[in-house]
Amino acid sequence: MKPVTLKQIAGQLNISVSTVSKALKNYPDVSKETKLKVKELAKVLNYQPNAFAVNLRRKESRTIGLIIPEIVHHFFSTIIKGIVNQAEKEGYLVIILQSNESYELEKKQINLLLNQHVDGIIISLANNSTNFDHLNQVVLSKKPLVMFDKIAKLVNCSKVIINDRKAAYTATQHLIDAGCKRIAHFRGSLLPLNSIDRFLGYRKALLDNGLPYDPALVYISECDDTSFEEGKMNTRKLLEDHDDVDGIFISTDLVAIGALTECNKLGVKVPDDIKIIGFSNWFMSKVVSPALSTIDQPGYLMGEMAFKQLYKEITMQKNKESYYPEIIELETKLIVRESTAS
Amino acid sequence: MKPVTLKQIAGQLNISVSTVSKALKNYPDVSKETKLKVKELAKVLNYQPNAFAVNLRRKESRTIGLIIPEIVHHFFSTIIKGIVNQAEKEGYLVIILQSNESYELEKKQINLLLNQHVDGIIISLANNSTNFDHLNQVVLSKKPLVMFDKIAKLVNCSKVIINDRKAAYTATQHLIDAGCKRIAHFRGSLLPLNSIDRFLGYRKALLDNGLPYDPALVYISECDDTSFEEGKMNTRKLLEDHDDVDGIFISTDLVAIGALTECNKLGVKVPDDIKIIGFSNWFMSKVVSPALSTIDQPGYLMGEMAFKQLYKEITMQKNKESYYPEIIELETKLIVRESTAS
DNA sequence: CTGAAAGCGCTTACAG
DNA sequence: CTGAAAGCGCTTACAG
Repeated sequence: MKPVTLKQIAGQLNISVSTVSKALKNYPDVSKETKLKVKELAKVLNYQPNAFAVNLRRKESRTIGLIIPEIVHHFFSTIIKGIVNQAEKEGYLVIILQSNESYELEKKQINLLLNQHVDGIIISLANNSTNFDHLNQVVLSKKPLVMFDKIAKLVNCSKVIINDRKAAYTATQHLIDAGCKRIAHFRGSLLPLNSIDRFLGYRKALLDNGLPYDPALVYISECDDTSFEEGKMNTRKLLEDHDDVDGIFISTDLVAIGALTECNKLGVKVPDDIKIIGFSNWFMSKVVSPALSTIDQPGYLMGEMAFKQLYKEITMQKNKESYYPEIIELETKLIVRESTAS
Repeated sequence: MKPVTLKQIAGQLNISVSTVSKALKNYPDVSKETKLKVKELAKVLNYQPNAFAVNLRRKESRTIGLIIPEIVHHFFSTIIKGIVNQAEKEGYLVIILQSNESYELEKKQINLLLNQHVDGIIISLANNSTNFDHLNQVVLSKKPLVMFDKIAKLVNCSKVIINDRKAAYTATQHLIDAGCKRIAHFRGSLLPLNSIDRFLGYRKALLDNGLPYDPALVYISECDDTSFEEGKMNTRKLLEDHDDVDGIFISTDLVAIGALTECNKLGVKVPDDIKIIGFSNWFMSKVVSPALSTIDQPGYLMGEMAFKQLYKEITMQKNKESYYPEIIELETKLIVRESTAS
């Protein structure tokens, strides 16, 4: 019942623990005979090295930590999948933690991971994280750190991102090309960098096309979680206050689907009366009616790349090579569906 | 830069490592003075106990393993969230692994978790797992194990489930009450217990209501992942082969939404020509059009309960109390929306 | 009240 | 080719 140890194997074979250890790891200075005996018995007893002890010796855990604002979220779950799959390929395990968009929790979780001695940390920031001491502390302690999607420019670590500004520009330009003249924007939370960048892309597209930028058409979400309900509410307000609007660029698909649903309910025709484009390409977007145009954000790939970068840094660190943070920018793609047909 | 150890604290204060250790843990046999000094210095140096060493000594890791068939899945991600949140409350960390519906992978992952010495394992089975030796091995080694949703009756461990048969009966009865006379069933994969149970509930409802059971109306999925595309394909086949069908009970919302989409495309009116009910209450179901009737399956609660049960068993085990596996059955709820309106 | 000692299970530099 | 020894960082029973 008790797990088998090297000591037991050594005892049964009447040899030393060190020899058993070396035999199992194919050290060249152990006789073939001994190796054979040891390996056979290890198999019979189903010997599994005690990870705690190995970790303590090697000072590595082959475990990484992942902090995500919200697990139940199509984009994030795709990323989790990418990270977990890629990690498994290299024999790494992933501890997952959810910050719930809370800075306090995020900070606590970083500390938790740090004293669990994970070999590295991957994180996407909570919306209200504006102090980054906890992350700088990770960088300072030379523990590899990779941020993705919701990043902080001021933290000196590798980042896997998309070009939010450019993607938002493309989305807005698409609305303009489809004939929209007065375009609103639901930007989600105020703080996160990608909300800001998407907003800037939207505004730039308007100006580049000679359309006026009207701040009254930009809706900021009050609560921290950008939700379906918010999309419905904002749409109702928008339609009341600005009945001349003919297009909306919404920075999350979920909110965009809320908007669609509200339009359907109020009898406002999408795309005839108003065109809507979302952001992220959640699975849902192609099954709603009318199907939602959006910007595809490569979640799985983002997860894969985040782990690959982290792994590279962990390995270089172990070999005492020096490395510099890298910014990895992934391509997005405009997905045209019914909601912006002209 | 190097993590601070007890030894360093002891060195600086000129006292022994044991005293430092005891002081930090408030052992009653250490003087107030010493405690104060030690704690102060520990704080200044930002001392964090080395988890490896603590684990090795205590033979516990305060970490559990979670194996899930597929991460990108609304129901499962809700469960992950429930488990992770509940675990955090008790100071436990969760290692997440995805079996990808593969028995081979699942087996490997169990072994991985076992020699990581997690304190317990929570698992939902891969569809093609029919051999349960790897799980029985966990039970035999007295490592707490909890299964949820996709379980194996033959494994002697605690389980958190819903009553699939009853829920399927309710769904089918609802179609009958809405006037359906000839009801098809998309049952998903052949093997998993919940597919079987849902099928049995469907059949029983028909028979109890004096409707004939026609095996030709039951569609089994060929591939292992029950998908949107499958819903579309099956629906096309069904409409060609059986144009008298007026209701479908589909064992997953995702497939049901595929069916809805295909009906919309083919001009078949839901709910007028044909009524559709799904299973699981994915978020998507309320935003498609027509909104999908379904059975609500309490994912978050299921995750919470799974962890709570595991935690109970871990604790009892530690205290050398004996415990017996429990079956925890959670309530489901019929959600009536437009797709079955009469 | 304090500390020396043993030990958790492993790895590895060193001696023989 | 083999093994004794030291050590990773901690905890705890025991002696003083």
